[in-house]
Amino acid sequence: MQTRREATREATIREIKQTALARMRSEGTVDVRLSDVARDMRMSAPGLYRYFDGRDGLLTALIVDTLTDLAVRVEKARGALPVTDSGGRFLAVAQAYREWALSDREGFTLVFGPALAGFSKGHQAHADGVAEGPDKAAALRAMEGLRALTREADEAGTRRPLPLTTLPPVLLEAFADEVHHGADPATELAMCHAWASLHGFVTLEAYGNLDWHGPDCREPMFLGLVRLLAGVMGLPEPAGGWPPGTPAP
Amino acid sequence: MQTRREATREATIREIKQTALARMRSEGTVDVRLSDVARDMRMSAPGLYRYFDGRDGLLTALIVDTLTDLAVRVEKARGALPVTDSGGRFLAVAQAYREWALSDREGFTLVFGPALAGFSKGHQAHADGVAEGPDKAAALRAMEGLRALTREADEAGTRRPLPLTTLPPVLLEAFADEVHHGADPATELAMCHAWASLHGFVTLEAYGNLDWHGPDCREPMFLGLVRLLAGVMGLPEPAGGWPPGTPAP
DNA sequence: GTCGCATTGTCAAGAGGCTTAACTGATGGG
DNA sequence: CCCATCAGTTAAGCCTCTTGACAATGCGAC
Repeated sequence: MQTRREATREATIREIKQTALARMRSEGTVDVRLSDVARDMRMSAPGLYRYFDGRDGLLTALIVDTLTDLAVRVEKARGALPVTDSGGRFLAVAQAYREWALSDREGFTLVFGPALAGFSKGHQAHADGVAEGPDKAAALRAMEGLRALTREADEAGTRRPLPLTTLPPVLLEAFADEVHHGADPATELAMCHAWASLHGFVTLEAYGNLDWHGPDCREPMFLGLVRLLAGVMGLPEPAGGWPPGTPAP
Repeated sequence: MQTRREATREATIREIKQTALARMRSEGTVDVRLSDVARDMRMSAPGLYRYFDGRDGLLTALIVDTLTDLAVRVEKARGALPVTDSGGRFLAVAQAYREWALSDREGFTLVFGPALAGFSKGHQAHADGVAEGPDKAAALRAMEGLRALTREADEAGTRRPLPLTTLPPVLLEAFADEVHHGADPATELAMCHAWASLHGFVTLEAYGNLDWHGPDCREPMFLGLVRLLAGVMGLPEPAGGWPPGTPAP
């Protein structure tokens, strides 16, 4: 049983985070001022220090939240389809990732943008779930999702084995270490390519770099990429077929 | 003929930019303090205002420089090979982009990172060559490079026509407008995919998200992606063949 | 019912950054 | 040789984040 104090405290923490996110959204930047957040809550800035370890602490908490949200979305998307439908699962995961990025640009920027620039001065986002910077954590999670996907597909026998391509020795060696449970080198390479491609597309789209085509184009373009990548990874067509309007490779 | 004053002024401007870049490199962050740059030059901070419009002005100048560098590199890479070698040109452009990103992470972050977060408060990097934010300019430039590539390849008759894939009407419409000089819709789509994939790979690599494989892996992995994409775009094998160690798709 | 104490919040103040204003010294062109 | 222009400095203002001292609140125990 949680005491009344703890309850109100948690509510306040939620309110602070919500307020910060709202400000980011309205100002279109992640660079939010602690004093502004405080004023929005009719509070003084030092008061926030009762709840977060300063500005960096607040931002870190937001990053962790966003990352958790991503993990939940991807997990849910993958779990919603049967293991045998590996093509469908890949599509679902890709869509979940894209929708996460588009659903709030600020969260996406928080995770991928500032980790790069160092979001203020100290930048120690080494909190729960954030290993060596938030982007790294997100990256690991995403890649792990792909690994699980192909592994399960292989176990279920629903993946066409990749044609034996000639890999240079350095890759054969690197992909043979203990990290890669059972995936053959060609698959590992294909996953990296798929992952990079999806990430690149979503990044460009999230920051408006695909805007010259109408807004209705981006979804079919994305689907076309997913379909292309599914082929590269040896995944079968989704059980429900590709969504209407998916370009064929 | 430029007067002596102008010469020393330009030298100072160069020195300021160099100093700022050096600090970024040594501190591993783009968030550099104006006062530190000044101190490194044995100068007081306000003195810098004779040369740049404050901190944002300095950062903007650095972004423009970096962007120019990118353009030059890509241009040079493409121009170094004959028009007929469209596969080789694609490889060269892709490698130039990657090398640019890896050659200084700070510049890359400057262009792609802060545009996202708003690099301080005002963030008006709308200077020469920076259209609606540096990332947009970089994006346009990169995409334009791909367009030129396929256009020239088509004119030279060195590109295998893309298999007629079924595109949804919305894409057919969107890719038919005046922006796309002569590229068929399937090609346009393939270029977007290629561009997104390259950008994604380079981004992941530049920020260390491909580090779990040894450092010697990343080049062949990249080459494999380029080769894959060349196939998707209907480009022929480079005249000199793929570099040794390039995985076949 | 009331006391004690943890919690929450405010105010005041310091530190450190950017930026402007006023001022001084140097320099190079005429 | 002169003086207008430029380069650079100091002083000061402003705005943040952050800390510390202090007040008020209210929960829970006695």
